[in-house]
This record gives sequence, C-alpha cells and structure tokens, in this order.
Amino acid sequence: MSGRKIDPEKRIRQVVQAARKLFVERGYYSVSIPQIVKASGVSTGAIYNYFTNKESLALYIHEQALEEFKSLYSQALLGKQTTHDKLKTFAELVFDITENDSEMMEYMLSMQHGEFLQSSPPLCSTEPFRMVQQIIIRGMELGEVRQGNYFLSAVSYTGVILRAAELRLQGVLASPLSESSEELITNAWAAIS
Amino acid sequence: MSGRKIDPEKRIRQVVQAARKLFVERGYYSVSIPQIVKASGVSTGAIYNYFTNKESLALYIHEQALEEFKSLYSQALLGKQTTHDKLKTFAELVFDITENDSEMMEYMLSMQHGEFLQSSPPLCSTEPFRMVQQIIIRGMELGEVRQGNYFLSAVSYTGVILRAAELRLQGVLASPLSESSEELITNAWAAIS
DNA sequence: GTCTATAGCCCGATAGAC
DNA sequence: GTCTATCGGGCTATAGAC
Repeated sequence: MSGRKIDPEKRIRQVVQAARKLFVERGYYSVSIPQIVKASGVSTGAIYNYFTNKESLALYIHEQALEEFKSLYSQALLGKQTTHDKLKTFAELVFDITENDSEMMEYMLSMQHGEFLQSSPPLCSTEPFRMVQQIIIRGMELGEVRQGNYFLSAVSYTGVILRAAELRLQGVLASPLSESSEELITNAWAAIS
Repeated sequence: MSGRKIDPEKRIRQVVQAARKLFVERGYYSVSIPQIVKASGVSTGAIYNYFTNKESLALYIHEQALEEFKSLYSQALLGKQTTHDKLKTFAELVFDITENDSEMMEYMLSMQHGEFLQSSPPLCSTEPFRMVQQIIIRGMELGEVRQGNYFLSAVSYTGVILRAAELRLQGVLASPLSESSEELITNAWAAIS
C-alpha cells in the first residue's frame, strides 16, 4: 500500500533493537543519542520524530519487553495442567530466553532492580511475577503446594530460577542452563512443595 | 597527633557515604561530582585530591562494601556448627542488613548485576557467594545437604534469600523481613536438603 | 592540602533546508 | 518525513590562589 521508499516500522525496530542492546551493555545513562544513531543507522532527526525524547524511547523498550514475555508465557502455558508443570514452564521459558535471547533476559533483569527509568510505573517487572503468584495460590488450594504465605512461596520459586539466569548471564555459570534445568527446577519445586 | 583542623579520614568517609547513597538512589552515571560536593560538604578539589577520578571513587566504595560484608559474615559465623545454621546465618545477615542498612544492601545487589563499574574486577560480588558454596560443599560431604551440583545448590539457596531482599528493597514486600525470615529460611533449606 | 573558578568536551534536543 | 548543523547547558577534571 504505502510507497516502499522507507518503512517507518522497520526503522523503529532498528532503533529499538540497537538502543536496547546498548542500554543493556552500558547502562541507560552512558548511552548517548549519537551512539544510537551510529548503531541503528537512523538519523537523530528521525529518532526524535518517532520518540519525543530519550526517556520515552526507553519506556517504549521497557513496555515492549514486558509484553513479549507475557505473551510467550501465556502461549507456553497452554495445555499445562498441574501447578508443578505450570511453574516448570515458567522456569524453562526463563532459561530458554536466557540462552537464546540473552539481551532480552538481561533487559528483563535490569528492569527488575530499578536502575533506570525512575519515572516508569514502579515495578512493571513484577507482572510475570504476579502470574506466578496466581498459580501458586491456586496450587495451595489444590494441595499441590505446601501451605504458607503465597507471596513468599512465589519469591522462593522465582528466586531460584531468576538467580540462576542472572549468574548465567554474568558468566559465573559456565554451562548452558538447559544442562542444569532439571536440577534447578527440582530445587525450586522442593522449596515450596 | 596531627593538627585537628580537619580530619582527612573523616572527610573521606563523608564523601563515600554521600556518594554511595547517591549512586544507589540515582545510578552511577546520573550522579555528578557537583552533586557529591553538595551532599558531602566536601569541595571538588578535595575530592579529586583523595580520588583520582569518579570511577576510582566508585571502585573504593565497591571494595569497601564487599569487605564489610565479608567481615560481618565471618563474625556472625563464629560458633555455628551445622550446615543449616551456617546458611541460616547468611540469610539472617542479609535480612538484617536489608532492614537496618538498606543502602548497603541495595549497593550489594546493584554490584551483583554489573550495571556500573564495567572496569572493576568481574563479579567481586560473588565472594560472599563463594563462602556459601564452600559451606554447601562441606555440607554435602557431611550428608546434611542433598547430593547434587554444589554450584546449583548455592544458587538455589542464595536465590531465595537474595530475591526476597531485592523485593523488600523495592517495596514489593511490605512487611519487615524479620517477620518472614523463618519461612524463607525454611524454603531455601528445603530447596537443597 | 584545600579552595574557587573555569577550560574543554560532549550531551540532548531543535531549527531549518530539502 | 528526514536530514545535517548547531545551541545552550552541564559535565569531568584541572589550574592557580591561598
């Protein structure tokens, strides 16, 4: 339909990809617009045409990453019945993203501890965490999860999984998470069952 | 001994305290030297006399925090015999610092995921983690900890504890960790025993 | 040793041609 | 819509008086 000279959506994706990579690597404040211009191949003027300023670009990236995770998790949950399997699905998704889209996982983890974007809605990052909470509440009702404070159980399960992902991204864990997946999931489940 | 006009050590402490607080609150890159000057009451010239540049100041804070944690943990470990008690001591120290010196704990957690200080020795933050690893290795030998990959067991135990501290600092966990301490320690221990 | 003042640089954001 | 050139501002680090 539109003239095929240049595709705005494609260029927005270029900017977002380049910016997210740079933000993850060096941190929000140490990344300059000129660097994003160079890395994305999109000019300053165009960037400021798409986004009102640097912060709004970061906010866009933030929301997009969150939405993508939610969508992937919802998809992966289809057909899973037991509490154990639903939580295992969470763990495996986290491990899969960590190995195959590490940039995205690093971004998810950076978002969690609020280093940048102080003006963004506080703790967006907890939305996946909320999903896990709901699963655990239901699991307690069903007697599949040990009785207790559901919040603390969610903290415990996700703590095991997310810390493994974190250490893997930092290079402390040398081998792929797929090799450790089974044992980590066993540990996380043992913490709450 | 020295003339008591001004005490350099005291002023260094002022700078370090003010800078650490600002770094934690706003992030390394968004804190300027003039802001540290204002917050600490120490002039630019004096700061650059004590530290060669902004990065070396951050490095000093980094090392000092690590040393303090190690020292506190070693102290608290005295007299603890079982693996369970040694790990519980770790957890309680983390919870105690989180509640009573939250700035310090926030700093410890920021250090962990390498947001700033890219030129610092990679993952200094893992030294407390190494101590936990050693305890777990010994615990497996003694049969107090379930057999398995000691590294993954350390990840699992500390994951539960540190994620709880993180969420508490973010305000997601509303009540003091002392109230949840027992249940969290139970969960963390269940993950590996 | 410590201060103030400022040099020199690079940033985010914009103006104006196309 | 998109570009390049540039402005005003704030930064790190230093120079030079005391």
